[in-house]
Order: sequence, then structure tokens, then C-alpha cells
Amino acid sequence: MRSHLARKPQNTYHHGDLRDALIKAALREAEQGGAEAISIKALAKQLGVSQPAPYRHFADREALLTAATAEAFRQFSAMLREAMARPSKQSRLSLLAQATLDFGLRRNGVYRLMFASRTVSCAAKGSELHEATRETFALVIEALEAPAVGYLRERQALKIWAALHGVVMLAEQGLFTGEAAHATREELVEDFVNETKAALAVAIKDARRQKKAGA
Amino acid sequence: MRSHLARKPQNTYHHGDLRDALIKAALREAEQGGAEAISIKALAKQLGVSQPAPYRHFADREALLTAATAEAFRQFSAMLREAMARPSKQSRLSLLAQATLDFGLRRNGVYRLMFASRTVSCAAKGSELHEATRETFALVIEALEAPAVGYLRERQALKIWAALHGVVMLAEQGLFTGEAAHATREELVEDFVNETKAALAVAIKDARRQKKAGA
DNA sequence: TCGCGAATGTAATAGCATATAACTTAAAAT
DNA sequence: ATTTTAAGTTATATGCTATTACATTCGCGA
Repeated sequence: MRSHLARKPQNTYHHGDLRDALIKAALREAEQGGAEAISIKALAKQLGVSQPAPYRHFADREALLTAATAEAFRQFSAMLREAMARPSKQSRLSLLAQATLDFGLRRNGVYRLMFASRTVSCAAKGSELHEATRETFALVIEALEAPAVGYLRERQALKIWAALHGVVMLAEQGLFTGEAAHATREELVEDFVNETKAALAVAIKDARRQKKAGA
Repeated sequence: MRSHLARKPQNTYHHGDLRDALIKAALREAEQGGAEAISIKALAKQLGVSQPAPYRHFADREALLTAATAEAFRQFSAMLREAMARPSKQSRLSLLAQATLDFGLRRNGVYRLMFASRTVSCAAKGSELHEATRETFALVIEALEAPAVGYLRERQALKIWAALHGVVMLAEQGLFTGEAAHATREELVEDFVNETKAALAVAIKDARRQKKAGA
């Protein structure tokens, strides 16, 4: 009897969509234990194919991890986009920030996969992963709801992203316990959001003033 | 002929200080490739002992990683302390911040080891690792050079730590390239430092005012 | 529609790492 | 001095990655 996890239709030689199934299954595994929990062998078994089958679609484990990471970034982006689109009294930046925190904690293992290895930095320009991360960054910029003024927007986007990333990571590490527990993760995130808005407002005002003076 | 890496004195059955040597060697390996680069077998070979020898000192690979992570945190703390003690016009917070960035990028692999696994959060209260991380956090608080006012200090310490951590992580990932390259890591760090100082000053003033009004 | 090449999957196997068991040596304790 | 214990060794089981050689199916052109 085939396990309910086996996605391969019975009595068929070809799986049909093994590549995609592997990525999905890998993310399912990562959900709990991060990148380390992803084992080619285990995935093959789950999907009802032989161990070497995955190597027809990925050169090695690293390649599968890279593809899964890219997919994770796309899911992350989709989640952020959805959160920002939701009608709310809160600013889009605030919505994005809270959604990031939520994703980072709820889908802990996947989030760690996304930033664990040096996969991202090694991703060649134009690669699937590179594009996926750039899209996420573009969303952060969009959330600022600010006009492009030199590179001020990009700078603030980087800052808030870094801050959010830091909060998620430290929270994951359990560093919000002890005397630090009095600051909730949500409060810190909201602090960063407000500081970003303030900094952005000042920067844009400055830029306008300079422009006017120059004209 | 014994490799120059072998630390075990020739012709001696006992290594003498294998436990410590393993930790040091593990960190040396992590320097390049992070936690993944640490292999019990390889370390044993390096140190000139048999593969199973390390298991006399560590229950399993995980235990060695935990010990190495604790040592890494201690080295990190020592480095921060040193940086803060250096006479300089800059504030202690600024010195700590730049030192954190420096450590995180220079000793990239070790830094990733420190935060990669869930080791830290799993560390029991009172464990070696737990103490090591608390000491680091205490240093951040110290760097604020602010009086204890409720938990305001702790909150700001958490915030700046999270922000710094985020900058290091994103920088490692190579996300400071492209249109984001115009913000240098050092600039972002200095931004966060200044925001922290400002927020802290406001918070303390508020607290004093409230106290006076209450008295 | 037949057949052939490319894509995809399988079986068998090599190689490496973790970890355990049973045994040995050296050091410490009594 | 003897015995116990800490620390190291050899041999081995198990699990994962990855490759090689072989088998099956799909799809496309003749």
C-alpha cells in the first residue's frame, strides 16, 4: 500500500511533475527544521520515487535548496502583497512590517531557509533566486509610499528591512525572554515603522527644500 | 609524518586537551563555511585522533556545535568589550555598533554559526550558551550609557541589537548591491545608533517628567 | 502510425559522515 | 600496589549524497 504522502500516481513510471513536487515537499520539510531538515532521500521516498530520481531535476542538494529558497521568497512576496492590499486603517508599511514578523515566526523554518545559507548572495544576477529577492525588496520600497528622491527611499527600505529581519531573528532565538520580555515583538516593529516614517518625511522635506533653493 | 595541524603530541595516547582543541578547531572551520563546515570526522583527523574520540567529550555533533557557539559568543563579547574600552571621540554605543558589524562580516562564518541554528533558544537557562548570550546582551545595555528606567533601556538595547543583526545578515546576503549600494553598511549602522540615542533621550526625559509630576 | 531520440525513472554502488560497541591504555584514587 | 575511571582505538552499523549503467515512457518528425 502506498503512503498517502506519495504523490506519484500508482503504476505510472513517470511522476509527471516531480520537480515542482520536490520543491513543495522541501518547503514542507523546512517548515519544521529549516534547511537541515531537507533530505533528498527522504523527499524521494515521500513522493514515491527512487532516491536518484531527484537528480534528474537538480544537479545536487544545493540546487534544490536554491530553488526552494526562491519559491519561499515568492511565497513571502505574495503574502506581503496580500497583507498590504487588505483594507485597513494602518499604513501599508505597518501592514508589511507586521506581516513580515508573522511570516518569520509562523513559518520559522522556511524563513530561516531563506536567509540561512549564502545562497542568496551567490545567486547570479538574473537567476530565479536573485529575481525573487529583488521583488521582495521592491515590495518594501512600495510600502514606503514615498516618491523616489535620489536613493533615500532605497536606503530607508534597506533600513526597515534590516530592522525587521533582526527582530525576527532575535525573536526566533528566544532573546525576547527575561528582562527583555517587556518589549513585545510587535511593539518593536511598530517603533521601527514609526522611525522609518519620520526619517522619510524629514528626508523628503530636506530634498524639496534643497531643490527649491537650487532652482 | 604527522600533519602540522595535528595538535596531539607525538607518541602519546592521550591528547591532553581534546575538548578545548575540538572547539577551537570547530570555530576555525566555521570561519569559512559556517556550521555546515564543521565535521567531527575532519576535526578528529586534523587533531590527530581517531574519529570516535570526540564522542568522549560531546554526546553528538549538536553538542559540539552548541559548545562552539557558546565560545563564539564569548569571543564576540570580548571583542565588543575591547572595542568599547578603546579611547575614542565616538560614543560607546557607536563603537559597539561598528565592532558588531566588523565581527559579523569579518568572521562571517562564525557569526552565522552563532545565530544559524535554534541552538540559542533551546539552551536551558543557566547553560553555558545561555549565559554567554546574556553577557552579550548585557554589553549592549552597558553601551547605551543610560540609567535604568523601567525596561526602557532593555527595550532600546533589543532594538539596536536587532537592527545591527539585520544589517549584518542582509550585508552577508549581498543585498547591499544594486540600487541599494548607495547606502553603505556603516552609514545605516550610524543611523540606527543615532536613532537609538534620540529615542533613549526622549524616553528618559519623559520618565523624569512623569516622576516629578507624580512626586 | 511508426519509430527514434530525449526526458525521466530505476537498480546498484561508491564514498563519506554520524554514531555505537567492544576493547585498550593511561591516569587518578584508595 | 591495586583498582577504578577517563580517554582513546578499532571495527562496524546506519544513513545520506551522488554517480553509473540500464529501463521506460513521451513526444515529435517521417
